[in-house]
Amino acid sequence: MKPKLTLKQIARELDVSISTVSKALRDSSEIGEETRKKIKAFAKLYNYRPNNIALSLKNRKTKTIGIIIPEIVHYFFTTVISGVEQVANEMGYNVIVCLSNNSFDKEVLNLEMLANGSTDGFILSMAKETMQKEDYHHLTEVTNQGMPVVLFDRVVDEIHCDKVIIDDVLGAKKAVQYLLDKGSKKIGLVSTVDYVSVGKLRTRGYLEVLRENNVEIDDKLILKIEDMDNSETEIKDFIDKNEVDAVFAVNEHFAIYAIKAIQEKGLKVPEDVSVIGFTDGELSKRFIPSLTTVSQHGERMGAEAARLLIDKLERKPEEEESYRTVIVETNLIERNSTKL
Amino acid sequence: MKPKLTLKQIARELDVSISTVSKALRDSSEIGEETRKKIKAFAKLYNYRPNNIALSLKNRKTKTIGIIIPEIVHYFFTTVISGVEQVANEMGYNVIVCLSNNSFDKEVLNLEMLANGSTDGFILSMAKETMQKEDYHHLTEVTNQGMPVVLFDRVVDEIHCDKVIIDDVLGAKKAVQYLLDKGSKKIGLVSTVDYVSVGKLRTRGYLEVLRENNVEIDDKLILKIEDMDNSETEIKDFIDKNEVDAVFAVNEHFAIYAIKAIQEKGLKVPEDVSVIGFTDGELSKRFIPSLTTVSQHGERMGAEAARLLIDKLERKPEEEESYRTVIVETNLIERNSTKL
DNA sequence: TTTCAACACTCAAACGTTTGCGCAAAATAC
DNA sequence: GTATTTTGCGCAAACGTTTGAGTGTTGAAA
Repeated sequence: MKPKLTLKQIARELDVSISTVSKALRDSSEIGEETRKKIKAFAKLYNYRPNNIALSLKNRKTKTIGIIIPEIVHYFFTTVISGVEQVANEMGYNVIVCLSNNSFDKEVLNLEMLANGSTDGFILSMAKETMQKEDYHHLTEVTNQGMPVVLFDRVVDEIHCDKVIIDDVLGAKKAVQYLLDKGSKKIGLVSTVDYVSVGKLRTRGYLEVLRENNVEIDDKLILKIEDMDNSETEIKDFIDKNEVDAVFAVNEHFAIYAIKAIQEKGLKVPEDVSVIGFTDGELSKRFIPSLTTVSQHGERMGAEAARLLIDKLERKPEEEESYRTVIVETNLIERNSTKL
Repeated sequence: MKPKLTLKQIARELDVSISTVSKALRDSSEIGEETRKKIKAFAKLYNYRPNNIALSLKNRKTKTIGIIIPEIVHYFFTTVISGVEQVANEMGYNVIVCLSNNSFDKEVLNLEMLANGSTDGFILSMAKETMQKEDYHHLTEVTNQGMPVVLFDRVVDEIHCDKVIIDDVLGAKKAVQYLLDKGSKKIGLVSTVDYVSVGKLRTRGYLEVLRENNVEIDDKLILKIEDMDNSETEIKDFIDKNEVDAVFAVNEHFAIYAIKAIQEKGLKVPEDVSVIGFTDGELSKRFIPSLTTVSQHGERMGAEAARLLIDKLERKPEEEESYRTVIVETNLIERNSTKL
C-alpha cells in the first residue's frame, strides 16, 4: 500500500526543488536537459499523476460537470446521460450525477452541494415539484454566481440560460398528421395535466393539426391524466367509453396501456385502431406490436447540452453573454402499431 | 454576478483574521461571544458556504464515490445507481458516474481519471472486455493505493475487495424448479457463452435442478448465444427446431424473443409454453403477457455496495482489513408468462 | 579583468481551508 | 502593585499544485 506519489516526494528523492520537478514534467525550457530527463524517468517509473483536487483548487476549475435529473430509472434520461458523458469525456470532463427524485427540496440540496466548488457548471432537467411551485431561486442563485447552467427537456422561460429542447408541438403535429394521412378520423389523445409542460405542448400540437385539417375537435376524445399511479385504469375507462380509430399518447406507457385496453375491448392494433406514442424507449421497440413513436433523441440532447455547457466554460470572460436554445429534431419512427 | 464568498473576504470585511472567521463559524471556544455572533450573522447574511475543493485538499478526502458501469441505458444498472445514490446522499457523499461502454480501455481511463484525488473509492461492475481479457491490473493498482473498491454483479475472485452479488445459481434453480413444479417436462435454456459469469452460473443452476429432480438433460435444449446482435434469430431458430413446454432465459430480452418465436410458431404463452426470464425490468412488467422473472433487486445491491464502501471509508485505519461478500436474495415474481 | 547575458535552478505566493501554538491584554490572585 | 491566569485573537503551516520573480554559476564579449 503506497500512498500516491506527489511532487514533493519526487523532489526529495531526486534532491531538487518542487518547482523544478513541476517544471520538468511540464517541459519548461527553464530546466536543463539532463535534470528533465531524470525527473521524467522517475515520474514515469513510479507512475506519477498530478492530484486533481490540488489542480482544481489552483485553477479554480474542476473539469467536472453536474447533471441533475428527476429520476434515473427512466429510459429517456439514461440516454441523455449517455450523450452528456460521451461529449464530456471527449473534452476531458467528468460527470457527477445527482437525482432529485422529482422533489424540490432534493433538487435544491443537490444544487447547493455541487455549487460549492464541486462542479464548473450544471445540466439540469427540473423536478416536477419545482415546476409546480414555480420557485427557481436556487437556479438563479447559481447562475448569479457565474456558474453556467443548461436546462433540457423540462424548461421554463423565467430562467435565462442555454436550453436544449425538442419541438414538442411539432413532434405531436407530425404524429397526428401521420394518423390523419393514413385515414384515421377519430383520434383520441392521452395526455397529462397542463402544468407538465410537455403535456401541454403536445396537446397543443394535437389541437393545431386537427384545426389545420378542418377536423372537428371533440373534447371527449381528450384524456388528461392527473394521477400517474392510476393511469392504467383511467386509460382503460377512456378507451372503453369512447369510439376511436386512432390514439396519440404523450408517452410510451400511456401508449401501451391504450393498446392493452383496446385489445381487451376486443379490437386489434393496428387493424382497428392505430396507436402512436412519444419517446422512443425499450418498450416501444420490443412491445408486440412494436410502437410507432415520435423519437426524442435523448442522446443527441445530452450531447448538445454538454457542448453548450463546455462552450460556456471554456469561453473567455470578455466575450459577451448570450443564451442559446437548441431544438433537437424529432422523427416519426414507423413500426407496427399503425396501419400502413 | 458575485463570485462566491470566502473566509478571506469575510475576514477583510469584518477586520479580523481568517482563522478567527474559521473558528467562529465552527463554534470554537477560542472566539469571544460577540465576535462569533457578528461573524456568523455576516456569513449567514451573505450565504457563506465553505469551498468543497479546499476542504477536500485539506482533509484528503472528497466525500465523493465513483461508480463505473458498463452501460447506463440498461434498467438493471439504473436501479443500482439509484440505490447507491440514495445511501450515498444520506451519508453526505456525492456520486460520480462513469461509463465503460464495456470497453477495457475506457474502464482503465475512467479509473485512472478518478483515482487521482477525485473520489475516495469505487463501486464497479466490470466491462465485458475486461472479463474476457482477465486483465485486472488497473483495479489492483487502485486497491494497492489504499482506495477501497466494491465490485458488484460482474465479479471475479482474483480481486480482493468487498463484493455484492446475487446467488445466480440459486436464482436459476428457483426458476427451473418452479417450472418443474408446474408440470413442465421439457425445459429449454437460453443462456450466454460461458465467459460471461452470470450466464455460466445460471446455466449451472439449470443443470443442478434437473439433476436433483432426475430429469434427463438434453443438450439440444440448451442454447448459448454467442453474438448478442444476432440473438433474436438464433432464438427463433432454436424455438422452431425444438419442442419445449417451458423456456428459462437468462435475461429479459432473450425471454421476450423466445415468446415472440413461440407465438410465431402458432403456440401460446403460457398455455402451451411457459417462459421465465431473469432480471426484473420495465419490459418484464409491461410486456403482454407480463413476464414471470427472477428479480435481481438492483436498488438493494446498489445500497449494499454503497454501505460497504462508506463503511470502509469511514473506518479507522487501525482496524484490520477484511473483505465481505454480500449476497442479495433473488425472488421469483410470478406473472402471466407461466401457467398457474 | 570586468561586465553582462544566458542558463539552471530555487523561493515564495497563491488557490481556500483548518488548527496548534504564540502572544498581548484583561482579569484575577497574592 | 506585582505575579499569574484567563480570554480573545492572530500567525503560520499544511494539503498539492503552478508560476513569476529572484539567485547563483557559467561562459563569452568588451
